[in-house]
Amino acid sequence: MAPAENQGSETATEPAGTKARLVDAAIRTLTTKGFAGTSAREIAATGGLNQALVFYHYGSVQNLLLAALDLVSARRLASYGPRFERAKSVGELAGLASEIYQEDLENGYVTVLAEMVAGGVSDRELGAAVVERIEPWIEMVASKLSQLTAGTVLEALIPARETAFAIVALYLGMDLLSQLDGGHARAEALLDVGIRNAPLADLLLLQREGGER
Amino acid sequence: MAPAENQGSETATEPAGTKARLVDAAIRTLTTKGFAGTSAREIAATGGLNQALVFYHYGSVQNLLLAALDLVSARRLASYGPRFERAKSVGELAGLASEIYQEDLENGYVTVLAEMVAGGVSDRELGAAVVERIEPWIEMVASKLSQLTAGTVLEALIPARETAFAIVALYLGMDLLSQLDGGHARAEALLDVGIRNAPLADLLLLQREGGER
DNA sequence: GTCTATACTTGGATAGAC
DNA sequence: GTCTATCCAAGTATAGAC
Repeated sequence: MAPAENQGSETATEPAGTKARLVDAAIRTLTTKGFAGTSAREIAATGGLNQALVFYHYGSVQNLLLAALDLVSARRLASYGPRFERAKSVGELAGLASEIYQEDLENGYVTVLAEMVAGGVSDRELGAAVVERIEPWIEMVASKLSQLTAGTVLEALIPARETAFAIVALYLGMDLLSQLDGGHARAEALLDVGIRNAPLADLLLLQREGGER
Repeated sequence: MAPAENQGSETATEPAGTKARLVDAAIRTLTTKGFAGTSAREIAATGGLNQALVFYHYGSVQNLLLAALDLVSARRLASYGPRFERAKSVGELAGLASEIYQEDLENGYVTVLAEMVAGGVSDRELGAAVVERIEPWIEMVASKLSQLTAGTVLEALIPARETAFAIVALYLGMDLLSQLDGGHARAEALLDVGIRNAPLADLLLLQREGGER
């Protein structure tokens, strides 16, 4: 039925292998044709491959799509993770968010996520799988938040878990709306507001609460 | 081809008329089966109607779906608009947002919007139509924001247009994520944080800028 | 592993009787 | 205005040759 997972070692290097070409084609199709337009036939056409290969290698279209989402997540994490971990202020984070948004736009990263969320909303089964893949991002933001606010006056004001959820929701909603109207000007304007106001937040973070040290 | 718009007067009263029953069935199908599961046949089954009626009355499924979104928007506006207009503080608005969210959950209002956004993301044509219907809500929030911040220190900090976009994006993203994982606990927790922090925002709004009056 | 061919299903949409 | 019947397109998925 399914092939033995992976014959060679697909290491970190991008190219090669039909399996890899399929995910790649899936990502490109998702960004150009949208979730509804991403059928096995369409993916195959995008990658110059045969439609039947989708089922041979992944069993179903949904599976391939999830594999595509996983790859995108991995790439994003590899590319942004370290920078994100290093960031020590809201200012840095706001700048990073803006950079990430630009990069995401160019690579179609968020587009893939947005399309999968869209697909997941209209299909319970897929939705559950998608949410599992978003969870880690919320965790990541939450831990950065509690690290930043620890011991400051903002600690009680902006609880890490809830705020992290809000930030991810905002990022996603922003991207979805941008995709709907085709333009990203509004999202960019919003990110600029964030950058302008970040120093203020950093000022608040300097206000340590009485006690400790 | 299409019937002469509307034979009787469908006033504000909910019931009756095949056309009305179709939109109603469409809304219910959207909330129970998701966008992908909302086909002409499925809608017809939900409403105990004949599938062909969808095309006779609305020309296409997409059209019916947009009519459903319009009805939901109108209902939301009628029900929340006045309360929203009256609100004079962030505290009131936060409370209202929370109430609205609850009401939306019970009536499936946001669900319809979320499903349509999901559908719109994966289909450019539909997307444009959906965005048109979201625009007024952004406007509404923006005008309330500038009314609230006028003359205060927050006026420059939180520009109305960008912030309104952010708020709508957040609300949408929050709902989409909630729908993905089936639970709404996180969204509710977030709304509570908003309510707890609103008084602080209202305090800031009391800080008037020098000059005027 | 990859191709062609094809079975099967679902959904949009229309024709034409009532 | 509503129903039955039906056409057609597109999609998933599989069988079987290469």
